[in-house]
Amino acid sequence: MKIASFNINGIKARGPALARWLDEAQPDLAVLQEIKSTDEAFPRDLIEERGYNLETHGQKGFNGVAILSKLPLEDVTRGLPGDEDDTQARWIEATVSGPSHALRVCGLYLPNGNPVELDTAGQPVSGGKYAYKLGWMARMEARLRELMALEMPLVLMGDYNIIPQPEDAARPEAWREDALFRLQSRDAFRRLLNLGLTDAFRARTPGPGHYTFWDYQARAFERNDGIRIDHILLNAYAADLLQDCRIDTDVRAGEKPSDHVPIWAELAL
DNA sequence: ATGGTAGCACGGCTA
Repeated sequence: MKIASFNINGIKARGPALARWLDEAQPDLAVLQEIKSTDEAFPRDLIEERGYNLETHGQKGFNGVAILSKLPLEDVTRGLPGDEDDTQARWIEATVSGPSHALRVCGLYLPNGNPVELDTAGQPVSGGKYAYKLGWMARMEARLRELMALEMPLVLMGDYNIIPQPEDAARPEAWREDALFRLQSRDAFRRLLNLGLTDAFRARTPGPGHYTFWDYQARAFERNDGIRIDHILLNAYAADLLQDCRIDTDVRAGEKPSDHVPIWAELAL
């Protein structure tokens, strides 16, 4: 079963590029981020006419996530638990039942967190974007602890807005104080991994130069000035089924591309 | 230090 994650940066602008990728890559299941659309305005036909079931969790103008799957999507939930006042659409879950295993899937769009605002003691300013990012990650950790108790294959994939290691950026020094790379962010990401998750891409491909995002500006893609921030994380049940994991870098060279490219994994289920 | 690009939606925020 081929599963994938793709930050499309706006479904209204990305229809042709998304259709091209679906037809070429033929994922069995995919999570999308930054659909930047309400559920009502989402062009469902584009997905459904290709044989996918579709569940969206949208929001007007910003954010928004979705899951599409050839298999039925069961037990769908929307929103990250832990804050009733959080109106940002960044989390969706569903279960698919493969021939030999069921798989719980979380699609996520983790907050960017910039600009980083710190008080005189160096703590994130309450109400600021960086505090929101760290608070969201703490809520994700709490939800992950619940999901780990299910004792079934689990995948959490999406745009994490986290550069895990220096080798995951072409110019790590340029990101040192950025919300995507500063130590507090990477510590929070490592706390997720330390609950027992495997970074599917790094399980198969070591070394620098592998990125999932390149800025639209300054010919960043042509210079391979990128960062690896879209991740597929697996619990041990799912990691034991991992057969392959790759980044579809070529998608960035297509017509009217997203600033992210898809990442996918093949699982034996 | 600034400006460079893109999406949504049509002004300004987000990235």
